[in-house]
Amino acid sequence: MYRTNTCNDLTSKNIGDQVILSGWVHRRRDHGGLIFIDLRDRYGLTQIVFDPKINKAAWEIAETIRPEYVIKITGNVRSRGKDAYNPNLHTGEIEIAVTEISILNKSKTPPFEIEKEKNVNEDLRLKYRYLDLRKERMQNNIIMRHKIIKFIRDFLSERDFIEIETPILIKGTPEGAREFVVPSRHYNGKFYVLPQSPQQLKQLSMVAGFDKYFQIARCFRDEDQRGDRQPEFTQMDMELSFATQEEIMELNETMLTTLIKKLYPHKTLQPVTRLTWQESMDKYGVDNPDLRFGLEFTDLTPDFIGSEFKVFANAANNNGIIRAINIENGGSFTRKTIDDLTETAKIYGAKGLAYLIWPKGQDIKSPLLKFLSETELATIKNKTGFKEGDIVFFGAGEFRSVCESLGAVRKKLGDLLNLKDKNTLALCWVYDFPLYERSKETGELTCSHHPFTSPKDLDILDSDPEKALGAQYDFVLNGNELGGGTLRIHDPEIQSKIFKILGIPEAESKRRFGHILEAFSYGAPPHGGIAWGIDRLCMLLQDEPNIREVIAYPKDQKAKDLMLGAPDIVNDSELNELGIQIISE
RNA sequence: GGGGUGGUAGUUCAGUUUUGGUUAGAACGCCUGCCUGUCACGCAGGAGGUCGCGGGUUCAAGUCCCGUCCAUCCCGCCA
Repeated sequence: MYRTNTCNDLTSKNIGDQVILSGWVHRRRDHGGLIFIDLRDRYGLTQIVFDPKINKAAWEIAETIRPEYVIKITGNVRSRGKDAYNPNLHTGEIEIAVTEISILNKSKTPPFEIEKEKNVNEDLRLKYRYLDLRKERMQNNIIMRHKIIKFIRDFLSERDFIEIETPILIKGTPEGAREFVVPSRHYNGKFYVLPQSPQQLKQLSMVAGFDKYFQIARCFRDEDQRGDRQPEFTQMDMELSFATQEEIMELNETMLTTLIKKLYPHKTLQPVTRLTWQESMDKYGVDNPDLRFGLEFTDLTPDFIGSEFKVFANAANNNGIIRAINIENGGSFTRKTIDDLTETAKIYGAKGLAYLIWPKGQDIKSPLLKFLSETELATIKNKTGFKEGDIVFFGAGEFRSVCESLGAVRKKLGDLLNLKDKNTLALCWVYDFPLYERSKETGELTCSHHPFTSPKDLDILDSDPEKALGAQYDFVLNGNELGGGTLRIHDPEIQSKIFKILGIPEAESKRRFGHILEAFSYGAPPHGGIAWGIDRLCMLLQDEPNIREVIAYPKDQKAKDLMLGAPDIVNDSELNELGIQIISE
């Protein structure tokens, strides 16, 4: 028998019991006479004591023990004595007086210290992930991730959803993200691809009559990495038939808020808000606003039509926009802070960042003050609330670039002013997205989501496609897109029309999506769904800076698995079978 | 693909500009010894370095110059 209890079980109730514990040596404190060891397993720590008077042989073995050794001990639970309680441990009132010990396995000195929460180079952590995962923080992340996923499975199962596993080897849809490709041995020169999401398969499941589907699904995208991106990641994928947008939003909102209340009761959950895409862009410049803080934009476009100030007048007269953001008490901003914010605006394509600063007890200072008329200044004060002690920033120009740059400035201000409270969760829906957008490079119409999104404005689809809205809804948590969903097109005729507007020839749409179009001709029910990024959700709830911290075995920033050494070469005979020749390395 | 920052002991970092100059430091970890109430135990001692790599300037390079590799953050990309 290896253990009668875990290292987090025993309390003063167990005093006098004889117990067996197994675990890792967390720390050893050798007092010459007495030796204390903190024994660790995933449940917690228990202090064990070696006393030469109790068992000289065991005490001698304890002298040779090093961190991360795996040991099994037998001993008696006893009180530490009131003065020696450790209130930080669940087992802090007791200790085990060891009568027997056996070393189950030795350990080399680890490449980094397991018991310290200090930053270690991530490459090293990933190479020795099995050691990294021994850390309390990582164990907690992985356990909480399990609880989150279990909650979702239970919640949806109780509501008649069924989980359907969809295949990993599928057919490519050459649009969207770059796909991972898997060569076929039976059909040389042909390839499977790994799914970017189960999108098509879940829609086909609706045609099959499984009206409430979900899946904790692995998805694959061969794009460059980011803090919140991995080549493979996990989605909570959901699809419903005969459900309205309102019903889908309601269900998801309930699921997430209930999850948070149950698993993260210490967090403050703000009331869930809803914004149309247009509202969100107008107020925050982004479609994933962080609503933990205000700093909303003010629209000044109509006030500068025909103004003397050319930069603003040009924007106002040429279909552009002028937005302002006033920061109360921002009058104390330093030159450097303003420069940093200007840099931020520039990254997103702004030429600069205009501002008026009004330090307490001084006059308004600004390079653009001399261009503004009395009336215009008064309007700015009136509309934005700009007053003594404040600073107001402006963005003027084309809609998209003003939104992007000023939106980034607002986000940065949230950091600078410490407005992003980790324990506050602000959930919101952003809906009524434009169905299409113009590509920046080619000027062509592209889908803002995917070509199966149901249009809301059928009548203006042909005449003014850029104004047409789609039944798309994004779920946003603290400024991160947590999930996105749409109602789908279930009418093959409307679907063909969409392909036509996108300029996809019939032959091509047939090759790419023929199977879906055919399926829809056999009685597809109205349906829609949503997918959440599980990794991102875990990251946000666990207050982690990136999703690698909540994934047990992640790839590094260059999509390598440093622990296993993947990707790797395969031998020539395998390549031959696949009909593949390596041209360059 | 573009830009910023970084690479010094097992680990995390200082030292690199203003000023190139003796034997490259600290903390933690590791090893040895002492220590019977610690819990980040304590005390004493010790080992441990191709200063990412290659080239150059110089009497002299961790420090200056060029190249290169790697890491990291941001942009592009991510229907």
